[in-house]
Amino acid sequence: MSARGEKGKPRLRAADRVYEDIRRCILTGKLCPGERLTEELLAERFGASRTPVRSAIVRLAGDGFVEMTPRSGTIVKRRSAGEIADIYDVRALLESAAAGLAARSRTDADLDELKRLQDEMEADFEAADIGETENVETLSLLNKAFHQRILDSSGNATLAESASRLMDIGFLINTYTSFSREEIARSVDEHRKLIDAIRSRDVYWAEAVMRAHILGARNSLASVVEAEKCRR
Amino acid sequence: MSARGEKGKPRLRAADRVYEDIRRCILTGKLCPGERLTEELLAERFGASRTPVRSAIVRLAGDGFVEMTPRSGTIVKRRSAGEIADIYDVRALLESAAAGLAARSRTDADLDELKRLQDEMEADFEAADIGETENVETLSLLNKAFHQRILDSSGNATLAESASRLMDIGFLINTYTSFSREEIARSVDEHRKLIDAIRSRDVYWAEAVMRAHILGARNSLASVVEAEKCRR
DNA sequence: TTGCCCAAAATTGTATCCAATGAGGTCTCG
DNA sequence: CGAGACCTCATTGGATACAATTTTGGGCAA
Repeated sequence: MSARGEKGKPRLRAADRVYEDIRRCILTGKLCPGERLTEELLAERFGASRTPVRSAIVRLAGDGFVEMTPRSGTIVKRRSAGEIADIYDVRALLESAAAGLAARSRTDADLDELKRLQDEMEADFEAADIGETENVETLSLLNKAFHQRILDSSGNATLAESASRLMDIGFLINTYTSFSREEIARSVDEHRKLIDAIRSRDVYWAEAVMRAHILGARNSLASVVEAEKCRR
Repeated sequence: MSARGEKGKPRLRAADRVYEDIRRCILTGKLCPGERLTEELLAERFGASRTPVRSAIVRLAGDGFVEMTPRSGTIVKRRSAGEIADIYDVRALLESAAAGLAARSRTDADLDELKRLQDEMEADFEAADIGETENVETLSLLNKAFHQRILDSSGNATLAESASRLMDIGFLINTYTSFSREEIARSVDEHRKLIDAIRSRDVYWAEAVMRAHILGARNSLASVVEAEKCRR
């Protein structure tokens, strides 16, 4: 048996590196929606040939991060405010179900991990200066890890993957910079309620809290997007 | 503006052809779960070089049809009975929501198209000899088109795409050969109920019927899978 | 016989080369 | 001065050559 995604240093493929790099650039806003991705440029930028870059682009297109039009080129996918709202609606549907399942079948380890992530988030939030991109990024990552852990605790891998995919698309990290400290505080508080519900195995409460959490985020984001419109 | 998936004969790419071909082979059972896909073999089989084949494989991996392990190879993804049940659970969640939305906001054109598909299905079902793979395939395709149309009528493209992805994975066409004439009749009947609900704009009825329809299919399929176990 | 090790063959991953096509600029004509 | 056609060029798509790694088969020893 060989290494399969473990940390056993299986010498990462260039295609994987490039995939991660481009993805990161999109998530952090270094590549903006509508911006064109030329294979040769990316190849040069990331120190690889066009072959792994192409592979990465195909994967990113499958993930919904970019849009390939057959013989024309690839751009970072634009998303309207409506589309983003739709994504959050589906997330609410999937993640509230997952929260309910997690409340039903969680283990102690699940709960401990959620608490750990929550503590870390709170610590970072207290210390953080919102507006510093660094902090925003770690906060965003912790938030994603928290949600992901609940998904994984649901015991339905398909549910987890479907929701995770949407989470990735919606989580443009730089978006977070536009959230007020107040909104983030509310989010952190809702996470605490979520942990309560899951600890006490209250299925319907967990579902309700998660739904409210995500739909609340949707509305905050909607106003942010509306305010920013499309810059650059 | 250029052609993008329209019928304008934009000279399909080899990568797309190969993608469709492999996908079809998996769906129809010509490629079995666990079977290894070697690039050179596929290239020879479909009359292309390894480049478009690789591209197709990467896409298929993103879709969840195959599993690539980094320097080892690619196999058609195996799915346990539990995983298939999970997929159907998520489908029930997403598609019942979609059916509700469709009931709320359907147009007359949506309804006509659903009726048309339903008529075609019924005609095919009456005439068909279940067991003939040809008929099973067209029936399966019509079924998929029916569900897809409801998803599209929901007005939430993300919801439609998420559910569609799962539908594709679950719809191994050859699976249908194992369904009894009785079970298919039930399915057709449920479709009619669904049309009724959507026509009368009864949101909750549409949701309930869709949920029952999909969970019923899940249970039928579960017993089939259990019976077959893994052959070959 | 069983287990291990090494070598060769098969297969994946990457780079580069060539062909084809769409995009953009320019020139001409109205 | 503007619009349209044509031409050039940048970029994508595909093929092939090469490198690296994994698998597999055989041989050897316990």
